[in-house]
Amino acid sequence: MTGESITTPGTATDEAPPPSTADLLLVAAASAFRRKGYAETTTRELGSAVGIAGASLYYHYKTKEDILYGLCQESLRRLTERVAPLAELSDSIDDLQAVIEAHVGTILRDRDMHATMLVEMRSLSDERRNHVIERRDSYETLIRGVVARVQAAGGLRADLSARDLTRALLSMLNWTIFWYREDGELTIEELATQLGSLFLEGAATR
Amino acid sequence: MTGESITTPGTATDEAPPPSTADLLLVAAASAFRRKGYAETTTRELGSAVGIAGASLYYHYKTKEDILYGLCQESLRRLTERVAPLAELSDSIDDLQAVIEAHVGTILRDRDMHATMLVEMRSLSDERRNHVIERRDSYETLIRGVVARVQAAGGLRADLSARDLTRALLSMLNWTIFWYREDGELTIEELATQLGSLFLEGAATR
DNA sequence: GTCTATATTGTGATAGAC
DNA sequence: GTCTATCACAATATAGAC
Repeated sequence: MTGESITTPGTATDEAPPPSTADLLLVAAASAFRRKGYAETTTRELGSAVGIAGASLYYHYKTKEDILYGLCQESLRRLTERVAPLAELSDSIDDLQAVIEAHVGTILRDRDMHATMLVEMRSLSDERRNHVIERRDSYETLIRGVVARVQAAGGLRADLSARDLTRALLSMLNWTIFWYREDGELTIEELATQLGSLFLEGAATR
Repeated sequence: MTGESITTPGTATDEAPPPSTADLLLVAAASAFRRKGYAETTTRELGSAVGIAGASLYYHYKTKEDILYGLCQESLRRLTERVAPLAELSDSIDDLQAVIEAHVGTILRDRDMHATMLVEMRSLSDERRNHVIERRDSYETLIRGVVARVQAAGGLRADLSARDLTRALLSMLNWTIFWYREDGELTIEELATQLGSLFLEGAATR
């Protein structure tokens, strides 16, 4: 897995290397797994999506499950990589808003991959699933740290625990993977701002 | 499908009829579909869960997909049945809070079934999936009606559309199917109250 | 690095006895 | 209503040629 190259190529710079077939397979798999589910997607479909035979996939990956596992790992690597710098030591409402926007932006910009991690995780072997769950829990702990510090600083209400606040927050943010459309009326940034504002200020008039 | 008998039997009254095998199969299927997914669950597992052979299931249902479809239909029937009476004509914050509690209570009390509807819907045939999506959209329209009326009455902020408010609300509520545990520290009622309060009043200190 | 051919296993569903 | 036996097919994965 060559790091960043899984992403859809942006505005190509001069020496952007062409994505490897292995990476193209990851992209195709994320798309198919999110739309149809892991078990419903055949290796032949995955191959066909990148222009090779189904069996040729086994030159790049040992098993179909390896692809799912790779996607889960990469999803959590990116989430942590992008959110952790913002989460460390942050303790203000504005810091939390930034974390919210980074989380939403990350999961929606590579929505196929992150949705696959969040919902197809269950198709992994026990050992691998436990490992992914551990990493996901670590990520949530990161967010809970921010929430707890803002709360300790008096910025968040104290009648709910940091754990409960964090769960409610991530619930609201994560379900967007099921309905957000790039071609809809909201950009990812607008949506993230909305959700942050709603979580912090609430929906009722003041 | 004999209506209420899908539910786990509560404190049995005197003349409670024993659940039919067909209904037991629905319960077992909801549980398995939520834990492992529709495609990953075999007809042999479903039979075994109720003490019959896999093939015997075909006496009660024509296809495996019929069971999934039945669950989706029943999920939406119950949601609508329980929420609609509260939603009609309601226009106050308290009405909305009641709707929130009814929605959360319904999906979490029969979590297997509602989770199956929400996430396994995609495994239905195009025609059936479209029908389920239609009913789900109707249900969301019901909720959006409440939101819009409370908003028009001045109870909800007007800088976001009723549609956006409703989506954010249902996002926060629905993701609970992934993490709520009966044996956890929150009862369903406590959680519903928390989420309602958070959505309406927000997480920030006032 | 990709192909075709195929081994192997598992699955949904049917037939017919009881 | 449930069983056993089985059909028909689809799927993952491997072998070996190119």
